[in-house]
Amino acid sequence: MPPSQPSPSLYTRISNDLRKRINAGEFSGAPLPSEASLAATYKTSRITVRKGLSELIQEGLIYADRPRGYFVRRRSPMIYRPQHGFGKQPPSPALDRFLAEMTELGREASQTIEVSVVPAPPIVRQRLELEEGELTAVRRRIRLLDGQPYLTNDSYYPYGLVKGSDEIMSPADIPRGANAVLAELGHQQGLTVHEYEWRMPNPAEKARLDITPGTPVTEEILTGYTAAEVPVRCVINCLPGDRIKMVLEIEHTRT
Amino acid sequence: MPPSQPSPSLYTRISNDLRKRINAGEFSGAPLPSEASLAATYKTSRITVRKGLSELIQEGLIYADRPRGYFVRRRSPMIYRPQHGFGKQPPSPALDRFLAEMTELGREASQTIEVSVVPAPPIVRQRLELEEGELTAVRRRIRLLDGQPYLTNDSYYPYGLVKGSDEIMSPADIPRGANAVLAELGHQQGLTVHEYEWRMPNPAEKARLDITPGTPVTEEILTGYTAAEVPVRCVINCLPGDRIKMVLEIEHTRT
DNA sequence: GAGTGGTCTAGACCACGTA
DNA sequence: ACGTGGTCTAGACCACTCG
Repeated sequence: MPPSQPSPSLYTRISNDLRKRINAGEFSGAPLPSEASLAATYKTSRITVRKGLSELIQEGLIYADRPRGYFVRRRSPMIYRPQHGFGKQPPSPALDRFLAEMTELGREASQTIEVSVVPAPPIVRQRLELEEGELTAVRRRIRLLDGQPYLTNDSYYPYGLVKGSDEIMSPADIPRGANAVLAELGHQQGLTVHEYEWRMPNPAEKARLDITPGTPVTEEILTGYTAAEVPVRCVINCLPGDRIKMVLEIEHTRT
Repeated sequence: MPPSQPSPSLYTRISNDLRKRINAGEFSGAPLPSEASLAATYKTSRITVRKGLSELIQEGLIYADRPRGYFVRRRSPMIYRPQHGFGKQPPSPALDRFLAEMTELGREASQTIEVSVVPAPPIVRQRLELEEGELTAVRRRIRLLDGQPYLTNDSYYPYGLVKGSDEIMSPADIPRGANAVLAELGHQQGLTVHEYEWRMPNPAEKARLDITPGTPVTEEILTGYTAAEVPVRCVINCLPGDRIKMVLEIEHTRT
C-alpha cells in the first residue's frame, strides 16, 4: 500500500480513468470520447486532455485515427520460432518453411530482398571476428504479411566465404535456405548464439517497419558457428512488439 | 528515397536536430540546452520545444532530471541467460548461480521474496493445465542490484505438488534452486517452453520495477514439463529493456 | 533567489475524411 | 460543411535543487 499519492495530476486521472474503462472492454470497435467532450467532462483544456491521451498512446493502448477519433489497439501477433520457422499456433514439434506456413494460414506472404557487399559494420565485424574494412555480403530482407511489414532480416556473411555462390549473392529467395548453401560450401553450422535487446525503435526502424507510437522492437542478433567454432553468419533481425511473439523450446540443463 | 516530406513540423525538426547531436556524442555528462534556450534558438514557444524533447524521451534517448535539466541516457545492461544464470560477460559455457555471479562483479545483489497460495491466474492456469479455481503456490521475487530492481520473477507451482515442501513454501532463497526441490519431489523437468512478448509496461509494472519513460519490457513466460509432458512450473518474468540483455545458445536443428 | 522542468489555461489555424 | 485530431502561441503558477 503506497502512502497516499501526492495528488496525481489531472491528466494522470484522465488517463487512469480511461485505462480502466478500456481494460473493462468499454470501447471495443467504437472510438473513445473526443478530445472536446473529454475536456468538457473534466472541465479542463484540450491540451490537458491530449496529455492524458498521449500517455495511453505511449503505453501502446490506443491510437489516433484522424479524423475519426481515438481507438483501442488490438493485436494478433504471429508466432516467431527462431529455432524453427514461423507459425500462428502454440509450440509444436513442426519445423516448416516460412512461405509454406504463411500461405497455409490464408494470409499473403511476400518479401523484398536486396543483396550488397559492404564493409562489415562494427556490430557484425565483432561477431564475425573480421578486421576493420573486411567485406561482407549482406542479404537485407523485409518480410510482409498482407502487405504489412512484420520483420526485417539482415544476414551478413564473410564475403570470402560466399562470393562464389550464385544463390547467396542473388536477390531472390533461397528455397532450401541459406544455411544449406553454406553447409554445401563447407561451412555447416553447429551452435548459434542468440542475443536480444528490446528498446524503442529509432526513426529508420520506425520508417522501415511502419511502426506505430507506443510499440517497442526487439533486436535479435544471431551468430552461427561451425563445429570448429568459426563464425560464418551474423543475422540482425528487428521485430516489432505488436506483430510478433517469440517461442522457444529448451532442454533443461541445470538441475 | 521518399518523395520529399510534407514539411516536417517544427518540433520534429527540433527533435531531429537534437538526436543528431546526441548521436554525435555532444552531451555526454552535460545537460542538453534548457527548454527556454531552445525556445529562443528556434524562435518558438516552450510547449513546442517540450513536444520535441518528449519525442526523445519516448525513444528512450534522454530523461529529465529536474531541476538540473535534460540528460542523455546511458545504459549498461546485464546479461540474462535463461538457460543458465546471470552474468556480465558475453556468452560462455559457464553456468553459475545468481548471487555468486553478481557479487563476483562487485555489485551488491539482493532480492525480496513473497510466497502465497492463490487460484491460478488465467495465463498460468492455461499453461499448467489446471481447472478454474485450482490453487497454485506463487513465489514472487524482485531482484535488485545495488538497490535497483532489474527483474521481477513470479514462479507458480500447482499447489498439490508442492504443499509438502517447506523449501518452496517459505519466503527464503533456495540455494540449490527450486527445480532441484521439484526433482526431489518426483517432478524432474525435461523440456521448458519459453514465450516472449515485448511491450510498454503497465502502471503496475512501472511502479514495481521503477521504470523510466521510453523503456519497454519483455514478458517472459517459462513452462516446465516433466518427461511425461506434465507441466509442473510456470514462471512469469518481467525484464526492463534498459537493464537487461538476453543471450541464448542453441544447437542448429534445421539444415 | 535564480533557474530548472511540470502542469495548466484559453485561445488559434490547419489538414483531413465523412456525410 | 462539419467534426476530428495535429500544431502552435503567449502567457501563468508551482516544486524542486543548487549556490
